[in-house]
Amino acid sequence: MSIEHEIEAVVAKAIVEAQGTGALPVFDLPDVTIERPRDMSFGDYATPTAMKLARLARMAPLKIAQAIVDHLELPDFLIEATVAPPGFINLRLAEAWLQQQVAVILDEGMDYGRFPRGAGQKAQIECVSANPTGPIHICRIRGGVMGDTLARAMKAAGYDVTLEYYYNDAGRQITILGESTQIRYQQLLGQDVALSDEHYQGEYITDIARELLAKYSDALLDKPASFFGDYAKEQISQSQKDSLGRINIVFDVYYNERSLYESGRLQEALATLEKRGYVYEKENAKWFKSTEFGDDKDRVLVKATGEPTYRMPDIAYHYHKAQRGFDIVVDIFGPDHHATAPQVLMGVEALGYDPSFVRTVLHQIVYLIRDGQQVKMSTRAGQFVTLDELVDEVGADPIRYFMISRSGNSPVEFDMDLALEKSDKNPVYYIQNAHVRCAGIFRKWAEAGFDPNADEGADLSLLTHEMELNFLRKALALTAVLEKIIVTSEPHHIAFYAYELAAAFHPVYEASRVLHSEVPEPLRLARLRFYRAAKQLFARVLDLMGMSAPEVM
RNA sequence: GCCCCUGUAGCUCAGAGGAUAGAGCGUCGGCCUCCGAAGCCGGAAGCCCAGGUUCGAGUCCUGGCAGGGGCACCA
Repeated sequence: MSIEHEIEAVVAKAIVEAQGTGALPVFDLPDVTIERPRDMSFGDYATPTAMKLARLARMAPLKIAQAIVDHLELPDFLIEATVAPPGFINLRLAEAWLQQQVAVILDEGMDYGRFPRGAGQKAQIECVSANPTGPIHICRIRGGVMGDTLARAMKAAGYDVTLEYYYNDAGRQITILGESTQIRYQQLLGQDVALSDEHYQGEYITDIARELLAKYSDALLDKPASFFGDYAKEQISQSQKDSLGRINIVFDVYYNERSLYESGRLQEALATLEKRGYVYEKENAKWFKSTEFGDDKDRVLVKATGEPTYRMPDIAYHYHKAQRGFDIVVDIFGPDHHATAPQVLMGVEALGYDPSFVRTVLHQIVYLIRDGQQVKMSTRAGQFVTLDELVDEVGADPIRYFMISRSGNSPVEFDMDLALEKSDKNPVYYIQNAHVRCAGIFRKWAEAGFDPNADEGADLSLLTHEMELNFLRKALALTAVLEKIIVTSEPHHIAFYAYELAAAFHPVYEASRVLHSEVPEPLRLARLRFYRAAKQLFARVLDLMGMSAPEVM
C-alpha cells in the first residue's frame, strides 16, 4: 500500500474516533484524500478533509481539523500533525523513518514501489495493432510505448498483464500488398508492369521482391498475388516484431483477424447481434443500429459484397476479449481511430456485456523533428523514417522516453537533435546521468582499493542533509505515481517523475560528497549507502520506462 | 453540420476540486585546486473570453472565440 493510503486510513480512523467521543457529530465518512502540500514547509503530506466535512459536520473547518488531530494516532512514520488555516491538516514524516528508506530501496530492489492493487486481476493492454503492410508508423510506436509502459506499471501493481497486438492478415490491404510485391518481382525480372497509386510504393517492397528473386529466381512468375501477399506479410510482421523488440516492447499475444473467421467467433458475434435485434438490412448491406447506443448514424457491419467492414471483426475481437475474462482491458488508439473507438464499445454493449471493463486511451500525433524541421511521412508513398532507422540514429532510450514525455492528449514533438544531445538539455541524459554518477562513485571507490561492500551496515541516521532527505521523499512517491498511472491510464507521469527524481538527485551529488578527503568515515559509509540506494532506484525507474541504466555514457 | 483533443511564461509542456500555479528550452546573472560542469545555484516572465456550480475553479458545467484531428459499404 502506498504511504498515502496508509495516511488516509489513519485519518479516517481518527475521524471515527472523534465521532465516538462526541468531538465530531456522526455522519457517513466521505473519502479522505491525501496530497503533497505545495510548500514543503507545511509538511510532507496534507489533507483537506476537514474542509470537505464542514457542511456535513456543521462545524468550522479549523475546529474539525483540530478534533481530527486530537484523535490522531500517529503511526511510526509520522512525527507531527498540525492544523493550518483554512482547515488543512499537515503531516510530517519522521526523519529516522525516511532515512530507513535507503535500506528499503536496497532490500526491495527492482520490486521497490510495488503495491497489490491489481492482485488476482487479469488485465489486457492492446496497442500498436498495425497491419503487416509496411513499417510501423511513428504514431503507432507512441501507442506501443504508452501501452508497454502502462503494462510495466500494472505489473508493479500485481496485475496479470497481457500485452496484445491485433492485426489484419487478410482482406484488401494484404491483397494490395501481394500485388505490390508481385509487380516489383516482375519488374526485377524485366517485365513491363507498373504499380498503381493504390499500391505500396516503399522501397521495402522491392527489398522483399529482391529476396524472393534471390531465393527462387524466376520460379514464382506463375504464382498468384496471394502467394506474394502471404510471404510479404510474414516478412513484414517479423521485422515489426524485431523492431519493437529493439525498444523493449515484446507482445505476449499477436492476435490475428483471420482467426476470428476460422474460429467462428465473428459469425457468432454477428448472429448474436442479429438475435438481439441490433442488425437490419438495407441496400443489401447489414447495418448495426449504433444509434441506439448514442451514435449519430448507423454503421455498416457487412457490405453489399458480403464482406464484413473492419468494424465487424473489431467488435468480434472485443466480444472475445469479454469472453476471455479480463477484469480490465485497455485499448490504445491513435488519432486516426478516435472516432471508431466508441463504436466498438457500442458493439460490446449490444452483445450484452457491460463495456465498462474496456478503457479506451486516446493519444495525439507525433511530429518528427530533424534540424528544426518537421519530417513529413506517408506510408503508402514510401516516405517515412522507420523505427529501425530511428533506433540506429538515436538509440532506444530516447524513443522510449520522448514517446511518454507528454500526456496522450498533447502531441509529441520528437526532436532527433535533442535526442542525441549529450547534456542536461536532454532529459534522457539528465536522468541516466544520475545513474552514471552513482556508478562512478562505486567505480572510483573500488579502484582506490577499498572494500566494495564497506557501506553494509552503515549508520543511516547520519544522512541528515536536507537534500538527501528530499531525494528520499521523492523516492517514496513512486508508488503513488504508479497508482496514478493506472487510475488515469496516463503513463506520462512516470517520465515526469523520473525527471523530478533526477532533479532531486543532482543537487545531492553536488553537495553531499563521498570520496572527498575531509568526509569523516562513518558519514562516508552512510553516503555510500545512500548512493547505492539512489543507483538502485534509478535502475528501477528506468526499467519501469523500458530504458537502460548505463554505468557509463 | 456533427464528434474528439487542445488553449497555462517568448517557445514546448506538467498540474488526482484545495494553501503563494510548476518544469524544461530560451533569456539575464553566479558556481569547477578532489566522486562525470554530461552538473549546480539564483532572477525576470503566465492560467483564451463570459457566465455558472462550490466554503474553495487552471481543474467541473454551459456558451463563445481560436488551433489540431476525425466524421467510408478503407483500416
